[in-house]
Amino acid sequence: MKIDHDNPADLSAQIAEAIRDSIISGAMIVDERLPSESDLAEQFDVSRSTIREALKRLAAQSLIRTQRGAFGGAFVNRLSYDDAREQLITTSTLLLSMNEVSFDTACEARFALERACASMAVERRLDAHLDIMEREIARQSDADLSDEAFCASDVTFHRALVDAACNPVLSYQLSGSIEAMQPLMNMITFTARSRAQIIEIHSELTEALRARDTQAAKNTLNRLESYTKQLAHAVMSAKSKKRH
Amino acid sequence: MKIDHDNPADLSAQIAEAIRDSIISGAMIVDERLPSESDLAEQFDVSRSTIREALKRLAAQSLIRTQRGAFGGAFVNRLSYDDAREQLITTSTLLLSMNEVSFDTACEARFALERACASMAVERRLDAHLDIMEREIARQSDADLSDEAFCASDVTFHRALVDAACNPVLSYQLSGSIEAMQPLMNMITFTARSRAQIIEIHSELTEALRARDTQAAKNTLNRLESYTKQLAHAVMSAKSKKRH
DNA sequence: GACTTTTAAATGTCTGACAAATGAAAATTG
DNA sequence: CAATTTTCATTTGTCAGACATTTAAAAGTC
Repeated sequence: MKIDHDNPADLSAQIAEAIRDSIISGAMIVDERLPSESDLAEQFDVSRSTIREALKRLAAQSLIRTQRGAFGGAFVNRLSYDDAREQLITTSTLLLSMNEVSFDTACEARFALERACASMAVERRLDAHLDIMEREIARQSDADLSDEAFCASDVTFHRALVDAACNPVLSYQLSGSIEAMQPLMNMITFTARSRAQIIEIHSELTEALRARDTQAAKNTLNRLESYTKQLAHAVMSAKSKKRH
Repeated sequence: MKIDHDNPADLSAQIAEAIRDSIISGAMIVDERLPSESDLAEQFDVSRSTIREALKRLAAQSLIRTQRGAFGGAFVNRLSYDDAREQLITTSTLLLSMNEVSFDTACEARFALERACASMAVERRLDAHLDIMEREIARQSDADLSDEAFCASDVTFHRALVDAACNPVLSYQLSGSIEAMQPLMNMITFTARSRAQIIEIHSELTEALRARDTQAAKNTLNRLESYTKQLAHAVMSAKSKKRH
């Protein structure tokens, strides 16, 4: 394990990459302990601060976890679905907010993926999934609910739909995509009228899943996609009118 | 900007989170310069090393970039599609390798997503996409191609299919999913016979896209999914036989 | 044997220093 | 005056050494 001191790139970045490669390649396995910071400093022939910066980079990606005390140290971390989802959400949210992605593009991607889940969910959904969806529909029907809480409930509803496909990899990918869109959805102020419409579509979707009717589920999702886009367009044109 | 020195969590983690929140919330915009490390140290009332560890955490997530020299410093980074994809691939690859996800589960998720792209790709594909797909089919037909190169070409082929949907958000999500599966695909040693079969399916898929035939495209993807699973099962049972 | 104390090892934090890069400003030169 | 070179202040990158804190094993005690 040697590092190029003449490389213009940061030493800590090079070291982080070297360790990351060992982990990804499988040379280091889950829960294996890395050498202590002092040992690593000696091995790579750099100072302890540099090693620490490298380790912090890896920790930020949930590749390692650290523990203080004797017999503590840095350990290769098992990346959980929740950690992975968390990172996916951060990345996707930033990507959407920083790259002038149009609402329609994001919306289209989201519903394309969600429709892919729908046909699997129709076959595999359990009663537990339907229960969650109905619970959220009930919550959404509360007129006192704030817009933020309405959106949060919407996320929970759709996450249940995705989970109903009973494929954890799909759940991980999709829930990231759905949650990343929440900031965009929050721009839309939901009127009483639009809430009623969305709740109706949610109910229809739940019933399609209950009846295991693939086509109905897809049609309903199409309707929701159009309606969501329509709402967004209304908000945008109202905003641009205000500006004039 | 104050930090709780009594919090058991690392100071650098707390500080990184505080800065990350400013970026995600939009309080700091793209290309905006953060205060210098010394200034941040003073603001948060910690040492410069602690600040540096926090900044390295953010750099590892491509949230900031740093530049040396006068008028250098740390700047909020615009997260590009490529950076985002890179992170998604790392995360997904680790998730699959560390969590005993079955080949079938990963495969199922991948093709579910890819089918979602197919119907959009049928409508929007350009000739350029078909050209790439045909080029890769030609490459795959070369008998001298190594298994690794065959897999790499396979990834390029499917990425072209995904890109044909002409939705960058979808491309970002899907190419991550597809590339993350490559280590699993590499386990399969492709015989001449299975290569011929896959190439045939690829050709069929390209033709379906050319003819803008949605149903044919979906059916072909289903066939590829079954065949991929079948190959993987053959490899696994061969391996377990060897062990006995 | 059960409990307490000690101790060694490791990470977390701080301080102070110097190297290297870099762009602006000042000085120099034609 | 214009172009070039030099100087210089600022900022990140790296290092060395110190001390605080945490932790679990080991030793000691009853």
